[in-house]
Amino acid sequence: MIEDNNSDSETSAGANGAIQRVFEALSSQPRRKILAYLAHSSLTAGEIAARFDMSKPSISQHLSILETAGLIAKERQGQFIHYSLVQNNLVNTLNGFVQDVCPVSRPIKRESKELGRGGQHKDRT
Amino acid sequence: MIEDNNSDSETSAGANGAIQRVFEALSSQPRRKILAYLAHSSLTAGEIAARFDMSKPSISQHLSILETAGLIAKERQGQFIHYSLVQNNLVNTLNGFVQDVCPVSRPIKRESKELGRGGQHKDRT
DNA sequence: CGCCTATTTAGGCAATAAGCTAATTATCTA
DNA sequence: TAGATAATTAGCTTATTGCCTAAATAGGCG
Repeated sequence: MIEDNNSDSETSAGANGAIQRVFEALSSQPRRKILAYLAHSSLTAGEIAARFDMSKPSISQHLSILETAGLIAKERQGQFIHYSLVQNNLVNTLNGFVQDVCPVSRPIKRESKELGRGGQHKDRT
Repeated sequence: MIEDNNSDSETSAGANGAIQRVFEALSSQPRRKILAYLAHSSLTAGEIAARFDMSKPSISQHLSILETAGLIAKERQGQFIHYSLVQNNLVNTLNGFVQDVCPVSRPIKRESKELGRGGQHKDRT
């Protein structure tokens, strides 16, 4: 584990842990996929698990990580637990990070334009 | 427990690997910090290493991961190797992901318009 | 209550990631 | 060419992640 003195570009030490948790949560494809599903509509843990070729406990663990990162929220309804997206956290964090890496000198809007005329991007179109 | 191939939300096999590499690269604080430094100005590997309390080989490894993810680029100048940010990839990928997970809204919304990347998203609530 | 379903917790194992030191490659300079 | 400096590659160790199965917890229902 690194003892990073200088912290991130962000400030408050508290935020660092949060940011770390968010990025770590996003580093897994199953978890990103869960987020994508939840972007659609809220789902129970079981419904989510049913969409993956993975055991329920594993999915439960992923859900836990996403929740700890503040990206999703759960609410019990009877025997079911419904999970839903917490959009602000995701967007705020990612956006905050992008702002950080692309300082004012290069507003994000400008990026879009450049992107529009297709610079070099992977095959993600 | 149903199947499920591995399609991410997007599904162009190539893009998955690229996206995975980007998110994985971003999941490390030292690497995010490197990106933040490079957002400010290009630096040599040594200059970057000097900003961390970590061995040069370790930094070199981080740089390699960032480069493989397409987030930074290197250029040799004599004995030095200068690293610089490749902004489009970062923004493109993060933005693409946000588009996928979050319906159109939030600050980033502007991007979507300009990007106008044909939607291969699933749905938008 | 007793049983069934939904979900999480516990414990274990294999694969991966992150760090280090030592050695190698590349380039400059005398 | 020899020697110095910049950076990477190799090899190793330790910590973490991700997945699984089995067991436990919580709620619903006859």
